[in-house]
Amino acid sequence: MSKLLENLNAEQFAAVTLPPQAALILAGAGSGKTRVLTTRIAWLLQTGQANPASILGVTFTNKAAKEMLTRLGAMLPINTRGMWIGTFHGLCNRMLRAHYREAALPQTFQILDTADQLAAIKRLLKTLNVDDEKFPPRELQHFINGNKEAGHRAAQVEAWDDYTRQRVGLYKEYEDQCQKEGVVDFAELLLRSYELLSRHEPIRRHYQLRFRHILVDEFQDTNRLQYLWLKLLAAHGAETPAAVFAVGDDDQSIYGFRGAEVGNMRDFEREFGVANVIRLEQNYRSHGNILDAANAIIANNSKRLGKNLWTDQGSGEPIRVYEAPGDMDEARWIVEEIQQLIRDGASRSDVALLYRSNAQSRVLEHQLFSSGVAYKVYGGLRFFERQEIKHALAYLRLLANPDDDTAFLRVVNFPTRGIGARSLEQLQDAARSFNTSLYATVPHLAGKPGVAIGGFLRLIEEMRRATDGLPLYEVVDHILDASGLRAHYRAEREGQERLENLDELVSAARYFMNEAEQPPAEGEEALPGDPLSRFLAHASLEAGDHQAEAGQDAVQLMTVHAAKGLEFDAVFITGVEDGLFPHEQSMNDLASLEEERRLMYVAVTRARKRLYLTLAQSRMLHGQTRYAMKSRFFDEIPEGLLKWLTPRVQAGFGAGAYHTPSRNAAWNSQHSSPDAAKRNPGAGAVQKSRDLAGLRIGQLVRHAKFGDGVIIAAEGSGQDAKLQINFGSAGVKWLLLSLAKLEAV
DNA sequence: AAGGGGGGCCTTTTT
DNA sequence: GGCCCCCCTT
Repeated sequence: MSKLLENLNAEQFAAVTLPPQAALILAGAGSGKTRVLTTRIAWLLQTGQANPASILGVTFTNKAAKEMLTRLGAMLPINTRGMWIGTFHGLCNRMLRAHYREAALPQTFQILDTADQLAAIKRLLKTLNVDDEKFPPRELQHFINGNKEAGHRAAQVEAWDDYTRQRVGLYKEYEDQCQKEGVVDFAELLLRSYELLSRHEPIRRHYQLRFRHILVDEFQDTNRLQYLWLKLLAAHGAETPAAVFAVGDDDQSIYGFRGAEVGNMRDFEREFGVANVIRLEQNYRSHGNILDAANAIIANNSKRLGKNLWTDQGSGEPIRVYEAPGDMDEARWIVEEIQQLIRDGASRSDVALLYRSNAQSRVLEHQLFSSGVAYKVYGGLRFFERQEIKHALAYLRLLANPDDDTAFLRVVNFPTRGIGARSLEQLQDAARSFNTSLYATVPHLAGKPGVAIGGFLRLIEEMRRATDGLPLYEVVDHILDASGLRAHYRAEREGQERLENLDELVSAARYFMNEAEQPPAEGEEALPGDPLSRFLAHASLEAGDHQAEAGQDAVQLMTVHAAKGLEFDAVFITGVEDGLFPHEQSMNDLASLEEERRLMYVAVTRARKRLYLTLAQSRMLHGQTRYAMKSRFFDEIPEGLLKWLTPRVQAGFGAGAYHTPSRNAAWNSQHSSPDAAKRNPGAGAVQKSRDLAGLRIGQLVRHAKFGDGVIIAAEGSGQDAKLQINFGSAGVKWLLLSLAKLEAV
């Protein structure tokens, strides 16, 4: 056991060995959070304070859950299967499958992912003849999910105005539709599980008695409902509550926009009477200058629980800043710099390009591509979200649950079998009057439309008969042919990749049965549900990696959000401009600006050795060139930590103070770059234009009243010239050059 | 039923 | 600028 605790620092040690009471671990970036969490579990088990079955480990992502299991497996020669470790949604799914009757769900209930949910809402609006201009489906989806995540059923939503009352009505209709079809969306998994526990005392007691240790990762990301769920499971307020060990970092809370409540951390501390708040502040990832910058930035936020990262690794290099005239120049410079890093011995996968919004990746990709630098973009469609996969899954869903109208409509005419919109409309009308699912309505349908659709029904029934008793992967393989999906994509010119993905789905099913789901060992509870339903749940809950081809040596491109939890030797944070980062839609109220600041904090703390902040004076955005000033976050970093690689005037001084534009020391600091001088692009001298008394578009100017701004457009020339200037918070103004006393900065 | 054209929109995203 | 969605045409 001593071996387990070896090499923990004092705070980590204290956290791991806390008595079994409510505890809050404030784990800074790179402070060994996952290690503490897993070591805690291992320690509880090894000291006999807990047995595997009494442990509940909750994470947000499947990746985190898997990592926890893997690390535990490496620490202890124990069977991890007795523990419940998984995501909130995965655990709720498991619970609902085990108690589907009490939860009032069919045994084979299906899970709607976000896209399925949106489709279901659109369909609902259509059947109810509701104007989707007045109730945009996406907005309604947001409304429904927001309410569910706050723990409110339609009946509990307070509606003060007519519009809200109408939306609540639609929420109710949506609930009914899902119930009728036997499907649940993501938020429903949580809410239904919460209601199951609160309404069925024996079930609640069972789990409360069982899970004596509840460990929660990324606690700052929990929403209200998740917090209530934990509180219920932990038997909060009872004589013998479970020990909740919550790990999180309020400074890294970047999912407020989707319902995360940082306030849960404070509530937890107060409501659970947390006696032990432990701060993990020693950072094992980044050099000192990087941490100093991160600390300085986040210090501007209010209502923090308080934390200051430190390292014993030394201060390292300054933070390099490059300001380019345009986004293309920014990308070009970054790629040249990356090539230099690679020449100096860095490997491509040690380098990350981070951006605030996905749209920024295009220019970077273009530049990387034309320079022949291998790169990999994170984001975009995942395996189980691909069109052909969703089609195949829809057939499987119909096998498992014929009442799933979403699945029915998805494939009733795909591949096309002559079932048009009109016959479907008739079917939907009939289904509404019979109050049955589409599938169940077909036999009631007399006459013409019934003929073609009847053929579809027979196809599904034939599939069901032919696959009865087959192992899962053969079921999948069979429906791919029987449905005509394979034939369809074979005939499509660009269908090759889709065919391969369909084959991959068969492999995924085989893998799922063999590896992911080993049969329970002796004495272990079996996972509830039939294999097909379990596989379909798996497909919804774990849509797969964002991009395969891992391991390849490529520069990593992703949003700052996607970078959370990752680390790289060299990090470029790009587009560090006001309006982009902080994003313009989040600059104007304190709460969202603070979330932007936390996002910057996350971005900065991804870097181990070297950090670059780059920006462009102008960039193509929404189809037009836009001009911006450097991000306000620059002002929050001590000047001494920054090294401007482009000429820059110190604010408040008229002249000079240019920083060296030369190349910096080489990656491993053995030698400096030989072509340094010739690659200095001399930013700022690029856009020569009409005579504007020495001013040019894109230039930074100072106005006595409005402060600093950027010239974004001009009309006329000479002393008649009118200039449009973006003064940031002071607004965008048209000024007459002859009147406005402008000073070039 | 499929493809083209036009209009509106535009952070961040896991489950 | 580009994507998605809708509608219109064929």
